[in-house]
Amino acid sequence: MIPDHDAAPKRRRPGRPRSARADRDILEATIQILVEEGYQALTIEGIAERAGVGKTTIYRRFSTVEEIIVRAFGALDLHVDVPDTGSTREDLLQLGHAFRVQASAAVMFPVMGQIVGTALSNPAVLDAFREHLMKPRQATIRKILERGVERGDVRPDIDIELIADLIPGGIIFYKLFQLPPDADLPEDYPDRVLNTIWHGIKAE
Amino acid sequence: MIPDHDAAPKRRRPGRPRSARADRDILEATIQILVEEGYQALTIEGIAERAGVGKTTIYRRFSTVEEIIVRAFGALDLHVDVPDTGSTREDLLQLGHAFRVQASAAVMFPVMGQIVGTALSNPAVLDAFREHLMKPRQATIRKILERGVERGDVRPDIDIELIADLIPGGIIFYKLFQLPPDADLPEDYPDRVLNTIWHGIKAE
DNA sequence: ACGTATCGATACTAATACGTATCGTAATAG
DNA sequence: CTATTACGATACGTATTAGTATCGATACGT
Repeated sequence: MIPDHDAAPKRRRPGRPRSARADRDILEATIQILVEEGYQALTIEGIAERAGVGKTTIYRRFSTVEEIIVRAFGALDLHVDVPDTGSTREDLLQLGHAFRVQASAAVMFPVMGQIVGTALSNPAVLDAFREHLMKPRQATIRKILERGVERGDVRPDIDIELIADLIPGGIIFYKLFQLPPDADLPEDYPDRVLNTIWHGIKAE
Repeated sequence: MIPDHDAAPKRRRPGRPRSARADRDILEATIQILVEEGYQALTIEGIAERAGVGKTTIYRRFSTVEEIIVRAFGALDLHVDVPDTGSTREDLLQLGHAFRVQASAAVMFPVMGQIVGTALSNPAVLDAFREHLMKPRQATIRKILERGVERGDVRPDIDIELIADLIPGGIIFYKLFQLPPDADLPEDYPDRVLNTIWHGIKAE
C-alpha cells in the first residue's frame, strides 16, 4: 500500500466536483455500443457522443478505451441468486433457465468473442470480463455442486471445475456458433444440456 | 444457373495471367496477421506489405478484407481423420488429443473470438469459419457416436447434436477463458472432459 | 466574492487506412 | 511484334480517430 502523503486524504478538493451523472452515462454508453455495434465501433469519440459528454470529460477519467471497458464491466457486477430447491438437478436447471433470460447474459454473448480477441494485447480487459461476468456464474455452479456432494445426491468424485466450464462453455458455443447471430437460446436448451451431463453428476 | 454467354468459357483471356504465388501469399499473410496481431490489425495495406504484393494485386482479387478471410479459411480446409479403434470411448479420446495438438486448432483459438465479434456485420465470415474449421470436427464426433450407437456401446437415445457442441464448447471455453492467452491446453484435459460426459454416452 | 476544477463544445494536428490512379516492367495470346 | 493483362511501387485525396488545446459557463469550497 502506498501511504497517503496528505494527512487528511478524504478532504475534498477545491473546485467543481466531477459529475456522477457523466460517470454513469459514459459507462452505459460504452456497454450500449459494445452490444449494438461491437468492439471495433467502440471509440472515445463515439462514447462521448452517445453519452452526451465532451471528450475532455472522458479523458479526465480514463486514458484508453480498454480502461473504460474494464470499469464498465465492473459496474455490471450483479448478484447471482443461488437456487436452493433441495435437489441438485433442479438447482442446476433453474440456474440454466435464469441465465438464459438474464439481461447481463444478453450483454455477454455479443461482447464475449470480441473481448477474447483483445486478450493478447489487453489482458486486463479479459480479466475484467472473466471476473465480473463469468466467475460469479461459475461460482454458483460450484456452490450448487458442493452442496449436492454434502447432501449426497452428487457423486463425491465429481470434477467440479470441469463441469463449471462445460455447462457455460457448451451453452455459449451453441449460442455463438450454431444459432443465427440474433436468435435467442431455445427454451429447452438448458434441459438438453443437463439431461446429458447429469449422468456424470448424480450419485448412484 | 446463369448460362455462359461465351461458347467456350474456359478459353484463356489474353494478357499476363494472375500469379498463383500472389494468391497463396495473400491468404497466408492474412492468416498470419489474424493469428499474430488479431482481427483489428488486419488491413488491406498490412496484408499487402506482409505478402509482398501491391495493393492493386489484392484489389484485383477481393474488394473487402472479409472476402479475403472467407477465402483464407476455405484454403485452410483440412482432412480430419476419424479414429476407429473399435471403442467409442477410445475414439473420442483420440480425437480430443489430436485436436489438442493440431496446427489448425492453434489457428482457431486466437481467431475464433474475433470472428464471432464480426458475425453481426459479416455473417459470411462466421459461416466460413464454421464451415471450414468447426463443422469437419463436429461431423467427426457425430460419426463416432453414430457408429457407437450401431455397435451398441453408446446408448441409443443419446443427444448427438448436443454432445457435438458440448465437447468442443467446453474445451474452447476453457482455453479461451480459463487459461492464460498463450498457454496450451493441458495434456489431460480431453481425458477430464470425457471422464465426465462419458457417463451420459455409454450404454448400460 | 473569489479561486479552482469541471462541464460541453469546438478547433486543431498527427496518424492511419481506404480506395483510385499512374508508372515502368513482365508475361502471355495471336 | 502487337495487344492485353498483371505485376510491384508510389502518389494522392478522403475519412476517421486519437489526443491536446481552448472557450465561456457552471458548481463547489473558503
